[in-house]
Amino acid sequence: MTNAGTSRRRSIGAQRNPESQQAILKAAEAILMEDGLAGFSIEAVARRAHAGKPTIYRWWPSRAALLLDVYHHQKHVERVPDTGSLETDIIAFLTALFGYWRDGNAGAIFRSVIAEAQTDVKATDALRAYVLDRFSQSAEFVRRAQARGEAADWVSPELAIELLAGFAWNRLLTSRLDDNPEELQRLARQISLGLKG
Amino acid sequence: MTNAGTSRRRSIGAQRNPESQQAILKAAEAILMEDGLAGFSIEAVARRAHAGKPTIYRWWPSRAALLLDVYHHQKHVERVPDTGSLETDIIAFLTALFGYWRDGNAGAIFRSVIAEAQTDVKATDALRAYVLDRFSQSAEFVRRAQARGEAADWVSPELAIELLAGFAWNRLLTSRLDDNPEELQRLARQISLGLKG
Amino acid sequence: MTNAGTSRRRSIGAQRNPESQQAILKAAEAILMEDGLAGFSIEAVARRAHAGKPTIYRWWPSRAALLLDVYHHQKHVERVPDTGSLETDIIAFLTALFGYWRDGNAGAIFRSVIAEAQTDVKATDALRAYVLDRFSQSAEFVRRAQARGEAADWVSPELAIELLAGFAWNRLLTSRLDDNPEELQRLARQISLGLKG
Amino acid sequence: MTNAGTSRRRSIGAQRNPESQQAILKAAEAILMEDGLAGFSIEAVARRAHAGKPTIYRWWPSRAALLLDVYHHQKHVERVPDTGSLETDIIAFLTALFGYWRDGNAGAIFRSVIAEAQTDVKATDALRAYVLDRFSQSAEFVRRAQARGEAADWVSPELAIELLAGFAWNRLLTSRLDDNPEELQRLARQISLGLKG
DNA sequence: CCCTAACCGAGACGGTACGTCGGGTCTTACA
DNA sequence: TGTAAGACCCGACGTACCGTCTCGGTTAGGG
Repeated sequence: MTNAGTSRRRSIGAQRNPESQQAILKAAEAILMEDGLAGFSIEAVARRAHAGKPTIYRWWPSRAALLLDVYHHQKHVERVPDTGSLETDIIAFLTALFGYWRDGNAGAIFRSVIAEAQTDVKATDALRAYVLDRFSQSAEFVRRAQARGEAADWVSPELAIELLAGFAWNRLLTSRLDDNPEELQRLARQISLGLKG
Repeated sequence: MTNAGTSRRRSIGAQRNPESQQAILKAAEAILMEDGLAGFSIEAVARRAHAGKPTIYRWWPSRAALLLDVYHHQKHVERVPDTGSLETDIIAFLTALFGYWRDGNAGAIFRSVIAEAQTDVKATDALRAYVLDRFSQSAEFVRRAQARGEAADWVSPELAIELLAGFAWNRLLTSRLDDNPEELQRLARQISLGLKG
Repeated sequence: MTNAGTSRRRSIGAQRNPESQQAILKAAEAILMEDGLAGFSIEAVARRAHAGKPTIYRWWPSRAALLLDVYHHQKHVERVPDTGSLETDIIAFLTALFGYWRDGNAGAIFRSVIAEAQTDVKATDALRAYVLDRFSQSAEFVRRAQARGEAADWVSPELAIELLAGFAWNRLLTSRLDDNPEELQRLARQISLGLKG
Repeated sequence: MTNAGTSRRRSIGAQRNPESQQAILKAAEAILMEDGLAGFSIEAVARRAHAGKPTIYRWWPSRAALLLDVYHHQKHVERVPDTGSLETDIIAFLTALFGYWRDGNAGAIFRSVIAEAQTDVKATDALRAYVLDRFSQSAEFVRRAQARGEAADWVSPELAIELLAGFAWNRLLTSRLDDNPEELQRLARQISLGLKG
């Protein structure tokens, strides 16, 4: 970034200019933070990044693609807690996820990605692939609980995670991310012990 | 609907014309079914309903409002199963919900409502209010289980429903509504007995 | 023009707004004067007229159509001189035409129309129709000369005018409109007496 | 042209590659023939010629320059008839010019040059210089008529040619090049004998 | 005989304009 | 006052070219 802001970005030959790529992603993220999905247009991103629209379309075929790329460029939270106990792992998992979504831009961006996925089929596919991958990663802590003998053998770790994630998605999508430790605790207890407690 | 399609709808004086209202809702629903949220625009609805755009804006302040109204005009599924057993109630609840979303237009419409709620704050509020109401209604069958002594006193019926609903939302929003009875059964067992089984 | 410049132009119902039409034509003319054909774009006209592009496309199907309309809205010169003598009529005709093109915007606009007609077939057709009409009008003074017995019966008035107009076009299109009275006089003499004089 | 079409053209060192030059001119001409001025863009020429855009810009500073070069590379018609009689010389001159423009690509290309000259000042200058030169060359046959005593001494040969050329331009620019021998004959008679015939 | 300079094709860059679609507002003509 | 209709301004869409720039490779000619 030798001349950032001072001079125009130029072509660096018949190859992608990483400076432009970064500028576009940063601009897209900033717009998403400030104005939300409503203000997110290729036009606006190009304007803010001082990039030409064709430059964006050259590398991202659609709004959804750019959105997903922005999301993937976010710092990711650690989603595999390891507190030694299933119940506290569950609490840690949800607390971390809620915090990640609440504190930074990740929540707003992820909401946008989900919304876009309801319109754009390619975004749906990409989102599905992404979440399935995430689920199987996060399921690790449930598997560990099973290995410890803390969880029953017949439970599906992925299904358990999906339950937690679904709960979190619902809170995210209805703007109810406020942290309520008691509630999370109760939820963790319900899940680990079951309704029949 | 005396002359639907044959002659132009006109004003019926200083009051809302229910024919127009119906025509607009039907057109909106049809567009949502056929083209999804992507093709859903006030312009398109007006065109299809042979209505003027101001007529729509007069009665529905925004795209989100119309969308929600369309969703509310759908036939609703019975969400309070009563099979006599908690576990089968859970299965019945999810099976009914999945079927409702999968078989008719309700799923596509609800996806659109959720997507819209990520852009439009009023839609978010409306959606939140709607789901909280639904949750407390559906929680009835968990309360009944508690009354029967089948569920522990300390569980929160609303939280339990939220878990199930969140799971269902996730499946809906990632286009994974295919019914898998075994999976649902396992899920019901996990929830009722808990991971510690 | 009750509120020109002070407030936005609005729709006046389901009909063409003449204020918009005038604003667009004025803007188009101004751009043509200031920047020539090179700066003449629908985008620029819309910007300057504070009009939407669709408003322009609604009423003028193409750049060429707008250009021709601008030309037609120019004040027209009297092209049928009547000095009583063929030779001085010819001089008057050319002098008036040169002056018309040289002094106002008409020349620049007409050059643009001709240029556009080399690209756009509809503009070619419109231009041809226009010039044929003009030629037959202007031919009147030659016909009068024939009536007076000053011109031979076998001459074609239209062909004579075409000769004069072609000469003028050539001068216009190569930026040689500077008035040279002697030259025009000689030309008039050549045409009226013939090369064999 | 040892390997035209089979292998890529490369640099031949620090000097202009005549193969590239030829390929560009041929491509430009072909585009002008097939799509007219509307399809004529540097981009299209480069694509068709398998040339880099900078190669074109290196040698032709503007679209107009390339256009003029294409025109100059056309075979030129003989414009100095010598039938022994002024009247038939005029007919021969116009017949040859019309045929030249009508039969090959020269007409379309010259129309493009004229159009371009209405936008680009350098093209205007080049065109003016070109036509003045042409006029003085073509004026030769009128001078010969004067020498034979067939034309009056006071007539200006250049002005006479300009009259004929202007007539031809007008026909070219309004797509009216269809040959009409009778009309040309009448025109020749009018010019040689004068309107007062 | 190597080095430098200029050329070559290729294609990315920041931009402008294209012609279209939809947004939300406004007015008319009619009931 | 409500309705169908449709014009208004605005702004975004995705595409085509603009003229510039850099790249990697090539070849000729001077040192």
